[in-house]
Amino acid sequence: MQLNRLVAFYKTMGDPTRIRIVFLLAKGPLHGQAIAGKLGLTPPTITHHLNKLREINLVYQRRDKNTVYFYLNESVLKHQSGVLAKLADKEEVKKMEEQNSENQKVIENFFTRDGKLKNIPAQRKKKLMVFEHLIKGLKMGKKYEEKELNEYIKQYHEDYATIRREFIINHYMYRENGIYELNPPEMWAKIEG
Amino acid sequence: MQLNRLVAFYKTMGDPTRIRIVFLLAKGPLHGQAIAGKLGLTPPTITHHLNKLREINLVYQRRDKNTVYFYLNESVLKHQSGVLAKLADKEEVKKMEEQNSENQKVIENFFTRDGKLKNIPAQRKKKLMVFEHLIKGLKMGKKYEEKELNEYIKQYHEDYATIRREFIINHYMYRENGIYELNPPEMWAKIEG
DNA sequence: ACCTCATTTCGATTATCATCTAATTAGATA
DNA sequence: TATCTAATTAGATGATAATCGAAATGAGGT
Repeated sequence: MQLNRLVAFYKTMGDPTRIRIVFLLAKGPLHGQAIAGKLGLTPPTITHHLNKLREINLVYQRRDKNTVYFYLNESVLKHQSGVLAKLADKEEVKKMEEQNSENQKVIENFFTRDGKLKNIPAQRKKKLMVFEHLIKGLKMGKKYEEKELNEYIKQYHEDYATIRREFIINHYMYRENGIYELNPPEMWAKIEG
Repeated sequence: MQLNRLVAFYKTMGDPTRIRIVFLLAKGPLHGQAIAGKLGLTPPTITHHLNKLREINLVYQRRDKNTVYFYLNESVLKHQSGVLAKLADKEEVKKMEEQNSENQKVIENFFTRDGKLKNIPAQRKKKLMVFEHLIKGLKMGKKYEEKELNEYIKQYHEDYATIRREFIINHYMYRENGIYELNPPEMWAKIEG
């Protein structure tokens, strides 16, 4: 669970204009000037807020001729609201704690003291924990050349090709024209409790 | 649905320190210095954040000798997270829209053009809509003398005693030593769709 | 009454950010 | 190519807010 992303989500939603935009888009897509009109604000201001909303993956856009339509990404909305809601439930909190300590044990087992990966776990659950640990050093939104990504992985383990492939298979990253980028956490392979 | 409260909730949670405090309190109550210690911050900073969290009703406190223990208010957490989550669901959005327009019609029917309440609706659902409209002019967190509250209600309807009593019955407000104060919306009588 | 400890208030500092106007980009159409 | 429209960028301004050290408060215990 990435604290930064959660904070970014809440910080972004903590603005009346952006909340109103989200409410508007919940009813269906709109283009920029329509939003500006309904909210009584200027287009630059709307662009500014849509950028913020895009940063947290909450809106995406599609172009039709000259006008750009903005869409709400419902799955992100549901997922991020859910994280805090779970804290209201003692059972869920206990689960999260257990998962955290279990996680930590696995990491300690599979990494040497100076941070190298000893070997790739065979068990799926542990393997995913290891991958989630590895990608913590990658930046969201940054585009990586294949070579650059290989170098990054190599600092943990020599078999960078296998690990790089696993990143794709398990949807931690996606590739486009030989360029790699992190997916948002909602898309990652899930470690079921 | 109060936009301001929702924004205040998200704005308050959009800070790493406060999120971390909420995560800590989710595991159980803590006193101030314990929080400061765990987060590596000074007591004044913790006080500052706890004030913010109290403003949105997310924490409350209890004193034991010299030390103050802070508790998480789980129901508020669950409720506020839920509002945005509903926007991810087309069905829910439709419900909200219908409710809004229905609401507006009732208000138009029971109020004169210059804002007076014609009469108190007999039907429970409509009655609650009217009450929710009336309390919009009251400030959250403000303490009202009974006389002051009567005066406020009188600007809408002469039978202030009945309405004031209804405010209490339906948990829009509570009374303590003759002083009245608004409850948080989570406690209000619900208008079931 | 005095002393101690936890918390809160005050004031200052620094950083972030919402909004606007003016200027620029980018597509589409004529 | 010239022109229209929608969107974005740049720069400025004003407001809000996170954090800290120092001082003040307040409740117990000696």
